[in-house]
Amino acid sequence: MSVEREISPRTIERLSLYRRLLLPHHEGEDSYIFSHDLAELAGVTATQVRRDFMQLGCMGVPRTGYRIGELLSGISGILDAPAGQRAALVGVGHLGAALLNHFSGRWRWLHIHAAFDRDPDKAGSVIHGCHCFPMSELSTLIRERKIDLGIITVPRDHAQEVANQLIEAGVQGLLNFAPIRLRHGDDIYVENVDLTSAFETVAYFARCRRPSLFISESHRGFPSLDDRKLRGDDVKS
Amino acid sequence: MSVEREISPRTIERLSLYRRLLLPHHEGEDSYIFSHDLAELAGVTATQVRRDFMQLGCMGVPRTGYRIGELLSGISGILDAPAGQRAALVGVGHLGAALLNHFSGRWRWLHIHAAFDRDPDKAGSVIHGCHCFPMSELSTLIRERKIDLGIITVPRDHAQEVANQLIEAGVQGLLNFAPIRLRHGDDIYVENVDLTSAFETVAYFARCRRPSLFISESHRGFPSLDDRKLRGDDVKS
DNA sequence: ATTCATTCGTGAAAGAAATAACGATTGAAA
DNA sequence: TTTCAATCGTTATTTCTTTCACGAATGAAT
Ligand SMILES: NC(=O)c1ccc[n+]([C@@H]2O[C@H](COP(=O)([O-])OP(=O)(O)OC[C@H]3O[C@@H](n4cnc5c(N)ncnc54)[C@H](O)[C@@H]3O)[C@@H](O)[C@H]2O)c1
Ligand SMILES: NC(=O)c1ccc[n+]([C@@H]2O[C@H](COP(=O)([O-])OP(=O)(O)OC[C@H]3O[C@@H](n4cnc5c(N)ncnc54)[C@H](O)[C@@H]3O)[C@@H](O)[C@H]2O)c1
Repeated sequence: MSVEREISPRTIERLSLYRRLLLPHHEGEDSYIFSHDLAELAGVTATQVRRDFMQLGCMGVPRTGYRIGELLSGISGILDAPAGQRAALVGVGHLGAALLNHFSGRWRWLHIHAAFDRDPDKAGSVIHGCHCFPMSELSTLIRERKIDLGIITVPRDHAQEVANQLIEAGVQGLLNFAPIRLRHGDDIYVENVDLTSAFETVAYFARCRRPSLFISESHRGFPSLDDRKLRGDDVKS
Repeated sequence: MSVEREISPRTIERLSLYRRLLLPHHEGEDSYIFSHDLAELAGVTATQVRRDFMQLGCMGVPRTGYRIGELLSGISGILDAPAGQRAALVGVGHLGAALLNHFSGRWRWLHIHAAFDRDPDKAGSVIHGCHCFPMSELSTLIRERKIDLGIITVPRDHAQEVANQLIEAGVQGLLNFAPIRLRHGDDIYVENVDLTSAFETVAYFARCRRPSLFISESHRGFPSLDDRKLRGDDVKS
């Protein structure tokens, strides 16, 4: 069981977004939402919302919409590992500490379980509720506590070395904030969060903004709200 | 002049990455690099590197490669505004402070010029070399100092309101870290950095990792290094 | 009951992006 | 000088993603 068909990364990102947007609307068993209303919140088209939910096997009802509770459990069925998942963060600097503050202990099913830093002042302390350990304990702890994700927030020149240690210890996925691309085998999934690219990309497109040349808000798949009709996308004319 | 043809966001992101990776290799006027060597550093195919450079008008020479200095100025010609660009960061909390530390004053042509926070303890202080101002001065300062980018690192429920203020004051691009999608007109470019989606995406694909099912490292366009032949992508057989 | 505007599901079409393929070049080795 | 394998530029192809289009379903209004 677990995962039946391959779901595209873009869809997975949107499901994560949909869940966040839906949660505040989930009031009781009988709350419903229309595809175009969620589409507006998410900055995508209603068609895309419907198509994404098709993959979940969630069916809506014309003139009623989708039952929010059903959507939420459908999404959780895809995104959340039944047994939960644990991450280790390496590099408790400015960015690492911000991430610890935000993510550690936020959800039951996915959380940052331990942090590591080579700085002896940090190792041993508790940062935002998360224990920070010395690097020497990384391998043992990751194995013992069945941590399967790594978050890399060390400086550029240490990122590959840290990635190697994490992979060696058995993690299957990496979230990399260092401004390089890591070398790794096929069996590891790496998601790069490239804040420098993001910053430079905004700068470029903001500059090139003579109206009607660049349409899309973001290539991640969230077109501008104003590009679409405000309600519904396929109304008969 | 400035921008001749529309360059896709994916390509812009890669150009930003290429530049970062090339800088340490730029030693003197006669340093060259082969498309497949840069491809390996960037985690993309050599074909893609060549195609990206085609758009810059940078030509390589068979058996010699691309002149690195030429690539760097070609990329800067695209990415950097001749007059420079200034950003304002709003929300000097955990994440905002980390970004200030990292970006403020890092480059000549693109930097965080001012920060804003509604907390009176923060407004007035200097954080990582960047002045923090009260919200009341946002509009004036953005206009006076010709700031054209906004970085949003306030809590979810304040993000839209802050975006409105920034747009009202005249910024053309937003880098949004809040976990929602902002409403805005066509003339504003918004790049969403969705760390929650990134985290949940890694978790999902790490879990689904029974080898040979999921191939690509990242849908952002950086396939696994091991998917490709180690040297060259189109060697004659 | 009948009508009807809305909303859904989904096959087909379009669009975007990445990869493969291959002739053309070119520096170096014989 | 000739040969040759490496590398380039570019077109064609493939793959992936989004949008269009429209029949079917359905709740509400009459
Ligand atoms: N802070 C940002 O906004 C930002 C933006 C873009 C990219 N990044 C990248 O994120 C990473 C972290 O940035 P930061 O600002 O938090 O840096 P930082 O210097 O504040 O923190 C780095 C931390 O890593 C620890 N460390 C260094 N080498 C280590 C090793 N080998 N093993 C374990 N721990 C080690 C240090 O002790 C420190 O605590 C860097 O790669 C940076 O390029 C950060
Ligand atoms: N820290 C992370 O790792 C992380 C991860 C994912 C998403 N985010 C998002 O990034 C944003 C910031 O996160 P954080 O952890 O830095 O939060 P934080 O609470 O540490 O900082 C928020 C800052 O914004 C200021 N602020 C609040 N309302 C404001 C307003 N109306 N105008 C101006 N300033 C205001 C506060 O004074 C505070 O300094 C949030 O939207 C959060 O959801 C953060």
